[in-house]
Amino acid sequence: MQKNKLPTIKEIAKRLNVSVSTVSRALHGHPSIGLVTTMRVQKIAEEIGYEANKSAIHFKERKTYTIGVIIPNLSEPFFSSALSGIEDIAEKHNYNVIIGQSLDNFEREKRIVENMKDHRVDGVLVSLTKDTSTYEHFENLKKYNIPVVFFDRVPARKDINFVACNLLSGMLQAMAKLVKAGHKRIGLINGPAKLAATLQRVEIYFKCLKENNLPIDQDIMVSTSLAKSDNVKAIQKLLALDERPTAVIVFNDYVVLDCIAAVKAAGLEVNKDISFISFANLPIWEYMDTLPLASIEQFAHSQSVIATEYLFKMIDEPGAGYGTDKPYLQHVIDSEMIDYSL
Amino acid sequence: MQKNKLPTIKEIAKRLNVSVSTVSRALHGHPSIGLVTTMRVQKIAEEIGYEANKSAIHFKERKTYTIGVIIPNLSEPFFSSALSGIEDIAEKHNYNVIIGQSLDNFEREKRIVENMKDHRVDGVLVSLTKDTSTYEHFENLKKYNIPVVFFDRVPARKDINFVACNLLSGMLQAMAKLVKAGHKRIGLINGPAKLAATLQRVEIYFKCLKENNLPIDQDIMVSTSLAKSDNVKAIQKLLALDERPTAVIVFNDYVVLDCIAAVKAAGLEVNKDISFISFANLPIWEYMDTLPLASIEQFAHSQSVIATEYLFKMIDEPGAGYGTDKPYLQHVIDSEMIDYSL
DNA sequence: GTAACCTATGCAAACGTTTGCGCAACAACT
DNA sequence: AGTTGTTGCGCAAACGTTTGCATAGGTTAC
Repeated sequence: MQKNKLPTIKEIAKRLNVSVSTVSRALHGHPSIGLVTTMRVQKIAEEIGYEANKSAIHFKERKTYTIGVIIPNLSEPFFSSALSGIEDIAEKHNYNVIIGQSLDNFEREKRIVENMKDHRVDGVLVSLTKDTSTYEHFENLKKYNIPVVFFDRVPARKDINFVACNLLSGMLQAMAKLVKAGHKRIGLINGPAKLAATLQRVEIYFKCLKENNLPIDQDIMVSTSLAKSDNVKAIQKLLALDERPTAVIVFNDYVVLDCIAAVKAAGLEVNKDISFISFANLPIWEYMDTLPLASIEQFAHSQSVIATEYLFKMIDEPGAGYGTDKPYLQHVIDSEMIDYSL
Repeated sequence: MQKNKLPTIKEIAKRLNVSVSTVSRALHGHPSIGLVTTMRVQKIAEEIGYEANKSAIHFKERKTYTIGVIIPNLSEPFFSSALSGIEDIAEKHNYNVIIGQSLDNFEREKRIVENMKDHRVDGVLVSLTKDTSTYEHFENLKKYNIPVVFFDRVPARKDINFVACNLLSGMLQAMAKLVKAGHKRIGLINGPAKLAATLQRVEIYFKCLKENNLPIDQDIMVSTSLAKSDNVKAIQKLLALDERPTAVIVFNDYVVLDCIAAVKAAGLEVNKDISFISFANLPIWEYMDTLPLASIEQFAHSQSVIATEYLFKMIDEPGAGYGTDKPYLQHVIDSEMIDYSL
């Protein structure tokens, strides 16, 4: 029971006194093998419980039928949801998924890329670390003909394949809603400067203000490191203003959670004294009694599904998406405001 | 750049006019190879960017340095947290992790096991589907010498390796707290009958009642399918009783969320008219203003870490944990009540 | 001077599978 | 009878690496 070797194609060949090539072909239903032989082979294979050794095939075919996924953190619902989507598509293609959590650590990201290359994955999906600003480790994969598709947290360059989410669309919806409700002073609580997401938010914030003919006012723009205490400080700063904003765009739902608590602590009322719009559309809002006016959904699942489909396109049609003759595979999903006030 | 073959050991051998075996040994620092040769080989290897083809090695060594993880659902924080723990340990052992979501579907679970076997993973970690009641698909892995360790949702049998969580300890703490606070009628909102977790809870519920000399009262025991509407019905049923319970043990935190909403809707006050104790210790409580008295933590991360260490023990010492001469690897972690009222 | 022993290297098999090519045997045409 | 075609199968190479065994040349020991 221990080291009893698994049945191989040779075993079958020996039993039937045919060659291994015949067996191999018979098992694949190759037309050049006679019907009787094919049947006999398949019967024996069944009997002794033969199963092809995938390792051998991977080795020979130089494919592993495995894709690698590199994400910052599995514990964020956004990414676990994305991973779910990836797994769904991979399964349809009979592929396996191996994962690596970068934990938002650039060095780890590099190590994981190395590891995936060692493992000869057939493709890689990546959502970047917040510190990633060089991309040699990914470029390196080209040497091994390992295609890469980025999603959500993507490099700021054009010569790549990616799927990302356009925050502007959702934000425009949100801003329209605020303006319609009469808000004229709309603040911003942004994230740490080094995050790409932070830059994005300030850009669309400005665009939205402009679109609605509202002035830019540095006083009502603050930022947080995303630490709880810092989140509280940020909202307190806004609340302390002589002329405080009546609505605030907030970096994400987690920050809003702290803001809401702080507003209550200050004896003010959310959605009356001050309203919030945020990003993420966390499922927990369903259970909260105090929630932002709306949150902007970035469709983790859809993003990852499309990214995975792109990846398989590149795997299946070598050359696709390498920007040589074929164009890069790029897609931007519109974000959407989810209105909680309905 | 496209199909340029990767450098192999042969390549190096040719360049140096030595045999491949010499190269192989030199690269491993084998003592029987002369110092100069070793150096020359390593230098060339470096130069041409040689990297061992892991697929070839996996094939030859009959190992893939990959473990498989089968869990019901990545989107549950419990499991994504568990997966995090698994990945941590796997990384320490230089192993990869491939995942499979059973989506609580028994047939999918079987398919995933098949797939992992095909992929020749070196071991498997499993948390069962709620419908899993037969285990042939796992037993089958023994033929392939693929060790299996179960965690959290484990089979109800003794001849396995597992890590699980003992709900009783946390529950005793909780019950003690309730009794101390003067509660005498302590109800139960349990899950669907077919879940192992449901049976567990009713057992420990009875034990705890007995321990505290409280009577069993079928009237204050209800159950829910875990659907939102059903959760609400369950709590409403209790609230409607002439002599309603003053405290309720609830299947998990998600159910409590609905219960809290229903209590409020009924014009009653949580923690005054009725108190809750639950399971899961979800992180979101931190942000809620109305929360249960306490929730029982089941330590997903610790469970998975220990389970993974067991798995590596089995991988590294063939025979370990197979219950032959060596004992099964089994561990039970005590759950712990996390007191939110402090 | 020859037996015994290192040292450094090469040979070849093995892991399991796929596949291009070749070659029988037989059938079907001229 | 000779050519051509078809059918069914085997041979052997190839994928990249590791490793037991053999061996050549050199040293030491008696």
